[in-house]
Amino acid sequence: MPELPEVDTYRSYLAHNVLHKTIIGVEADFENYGRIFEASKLEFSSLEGESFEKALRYGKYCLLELSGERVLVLHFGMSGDVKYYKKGDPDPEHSAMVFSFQEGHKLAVISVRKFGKVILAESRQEFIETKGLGPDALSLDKEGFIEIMVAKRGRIKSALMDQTTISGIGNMYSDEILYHAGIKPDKKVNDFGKKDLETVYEKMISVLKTAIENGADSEKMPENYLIRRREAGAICGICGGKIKNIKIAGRSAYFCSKHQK
DNA sequence: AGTACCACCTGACGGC
DNA sequence: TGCCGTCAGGTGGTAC
Repeated sequence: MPELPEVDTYRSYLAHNVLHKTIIGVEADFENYGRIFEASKLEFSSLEGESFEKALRYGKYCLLELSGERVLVLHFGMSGDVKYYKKGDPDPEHSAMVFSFQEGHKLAVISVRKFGKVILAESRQEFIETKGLGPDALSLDKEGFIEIMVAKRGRIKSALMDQTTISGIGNMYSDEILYHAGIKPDKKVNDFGKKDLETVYEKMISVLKTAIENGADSEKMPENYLIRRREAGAICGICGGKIKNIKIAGRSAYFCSKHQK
């Protein structure tokens, strides 16, 4: 379920499969999935004859740049997926949108819980500005990160998850980052020193990169990652302490009660 | 500017 | 086997 690393695996899947292929059909199931579309049936149909030329990622969004000026933007909500398959094979379950390519394959945009979005934007920049997204977590340098965070109040976990502050981090990876940084998720950002922020930044980058390298597959992540044992009462893989679960801003936060302070 | 809560949906899982 | 409550890694809106 897609935070930045998962979306990056979708991006690379799309880059590998659907670029430079002429779109000859666009079917959007407005009857069942109307709420996820931010464009009309007619506007989607206007993609016929174009092709996807570039697959990019910004935060938790996947951007497919078209041969014309526009960009098709996918957001996966909590249950989205994409699948490339042979023409003639059945459409995957929960397909909200299906693109047909001239060369004989199809691309399905899948949405089980109907939480995602399919957006047709004028440009990458227009999209980012319209959504008010903060800088992508992986494009930030240390100075930029610190500058943004010193302006924040509230709790570190919430700050990391705020997409208008930094784009790409969700519930699970915010926990993972703070777990490696040794900082409790409910600690207030304004109590942080520069050193703490540097640590959070370094762990943010290393956790996200490690996750991408492992295809965002929790089973393949290093043994000492929280994701391998994300349940209350589990034993911490770093210090042997006990993993606890609390609610922060309505979200379920997991942390080690011993080494996170 | 934060936070707390509700809403949107479906599926998986545990308890009975 | 089935029914029921609860929970899930997403965002967006409200009211305080």
